Amino acid sequence: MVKRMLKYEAEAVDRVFHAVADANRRAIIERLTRSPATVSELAALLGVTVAATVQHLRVLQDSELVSSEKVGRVRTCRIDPAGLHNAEAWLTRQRTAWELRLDRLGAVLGDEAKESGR
Amino acid sequence: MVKRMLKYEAEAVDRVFHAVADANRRAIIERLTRSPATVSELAALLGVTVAATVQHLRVLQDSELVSSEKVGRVRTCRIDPAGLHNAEAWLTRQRTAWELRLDRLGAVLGDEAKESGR
DNA sequence: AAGTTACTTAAGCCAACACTTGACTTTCTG
DNA sequence: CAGAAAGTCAAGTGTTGGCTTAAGTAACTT
Repeated sequence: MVKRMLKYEAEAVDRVFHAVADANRRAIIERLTRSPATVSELAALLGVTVAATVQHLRVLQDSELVSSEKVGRVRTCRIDPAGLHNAEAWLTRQRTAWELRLDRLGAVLGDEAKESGR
Repeated sequence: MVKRMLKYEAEAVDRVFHAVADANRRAIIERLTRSPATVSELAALLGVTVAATVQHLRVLQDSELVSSEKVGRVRTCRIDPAGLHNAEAWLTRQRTAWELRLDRLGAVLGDEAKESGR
């Protein structure tokens, strides 16, 4: 049961990271963070065809990062924060574990610690 | 100049998200979070060939998520937290912006707000 | 009604990916 | 020294990804 939950989570994490690994899809997210936009507007922003944009939007919607609603003939897209949770949780979980470990093993990884800015 | 910096950052973000979008690479990260491991150990964990594992490790090293050192004939891999910064910064930046916007536009997105758990 | 706009869907193209196998190189071990 | 162990490198294979063009459909506009 826990296993099953984790599997589902893994798939969600897969989808979100994959969605966000593409520069054009990140550009869409950044644009929608400012305000909702239509499909054509997003296509113009990316400099690709509307068809390509629709495909990106499908990926973003499947990972619950974007939602959209069609009224009349124009589809308006907006951010849907739901999808971010899993990915962010995973990142944070790893980073927290790393930092704990790094604190404890400071000496072992001391080489890096010497380079101040890193 | 700012533009150039952002471009570099975009490429780094690209690499990290792509690295982390693969379930096997995430499994490597999770394993290394507990302790360093050899290439063979990681291969056994994933159930793929050593060659495939080496390829994953190259991706992880290019995105500065993992570092490794070879002593004798065995290569020991460990976590390198450097690569996480850009990706995490991007995620946090977006999420923060979304939340601000969601607070302001609560009424517009009210449908979702009504569904308590989301 | 005819044309334009906004999107949708399907098909195909080419590059990138995740693997594999097989041929090495290097480093231990008996 | 012979052989096993640990990893490296190169080539090949099947799949997926991002993009295009082309052919729709539905909703405005004139």
